[in-house]
Amino acid sequence: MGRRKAELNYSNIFESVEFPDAYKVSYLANAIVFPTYEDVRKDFGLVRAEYHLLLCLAHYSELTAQDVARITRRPRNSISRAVHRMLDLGYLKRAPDPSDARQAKLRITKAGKNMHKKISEYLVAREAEIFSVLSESERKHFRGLIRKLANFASTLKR
Amino acid sequence: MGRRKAELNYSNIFESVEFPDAYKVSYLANAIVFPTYEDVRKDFGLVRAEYHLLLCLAHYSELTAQDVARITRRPRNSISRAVHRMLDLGYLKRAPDPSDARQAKLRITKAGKNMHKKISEYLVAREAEIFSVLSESERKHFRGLIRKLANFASTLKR
DNA sequence: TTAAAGTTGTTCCAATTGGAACAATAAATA
DNA sequence: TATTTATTGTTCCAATTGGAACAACTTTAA
Repeated sequence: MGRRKAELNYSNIFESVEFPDAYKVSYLANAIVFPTYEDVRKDFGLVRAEYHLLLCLAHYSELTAQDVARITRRPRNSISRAVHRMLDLGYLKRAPDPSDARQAKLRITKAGKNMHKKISEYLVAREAEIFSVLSESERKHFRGLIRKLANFASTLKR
Repeated sequence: MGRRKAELNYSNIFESVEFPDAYKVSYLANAIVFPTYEDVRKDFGLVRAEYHLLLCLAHYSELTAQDVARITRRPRNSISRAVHRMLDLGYLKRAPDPSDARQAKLRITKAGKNMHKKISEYLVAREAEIFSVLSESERKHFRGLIRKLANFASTLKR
């Protein structure tokens, strides 16, 4: 019988780490959130800030770049870069704001909406997969709790 | 009376996004997890992979670089780089594994333990701050749910 | 009215990052 | 045994990233 090298199962430190809840949130981010951004980049050709633009402008009809930076908590220069690329790709339109020459109003185009729809479908499916491990009632509870946490996080200064 | 420009409150898309739970996990990661890594870098001079090494080796007395990559789901080359820097800083020791010449066993040093202690104290405080928005009972619930999710995530192929 | 302070979008730059490929070694298979 | 396949740690490289500084403009304060 083939002798196999003793294999210790170092799988995680979920239960021993000093800040188990925060660690698991971080772990989920590393295990799921980031790979998902990577999937979007590979499959749809958009980096995070570019996708965030679509997402925000699919839900608010008109925003400035700064608005998007605030909503998503991303740095302004990343959004700025993304705006140019999205304009080139035809996913966004931009019009100067007559009442404030510093800023410009962004809108999503038809092509942008289509792209957003495709990406959203992928992300909705991914969400369903991840949360399938929770029962209906657990998921409902989780929804309330994560909402509280996210709302609190959104009040933190940047 | 000073007339102020109408200010729309575009604060977030928590309730309108198509995948609200996943979005909020992602948002928490952006709002809290990543800034925290950034704080650790600024205050303690260690980047993410370097800190992950300390964290893992504070909880397992001996690991290979590959073990750490698996536990944290980080790419091997990032860990490899981090190992060298941590050896230079005197936070880790490394010894070849006699039974497998490909790999080396890593251990944390006394200095590494001290550094880990300092960083952990900071992160424990940060966790307390973030979760202070939940009641004791809510937090207990959240702990169970995030544990399920993290355990599930740890089974996903990489 | 003028000066100071703040805001927006942008460019530049340095640092971090992870994929790909590689050499050395070990394990599995024929 | 000999050959193929897998694993470990590493280097190289190209891309993404965000901080800092800046010009243009607006708002606030003097």
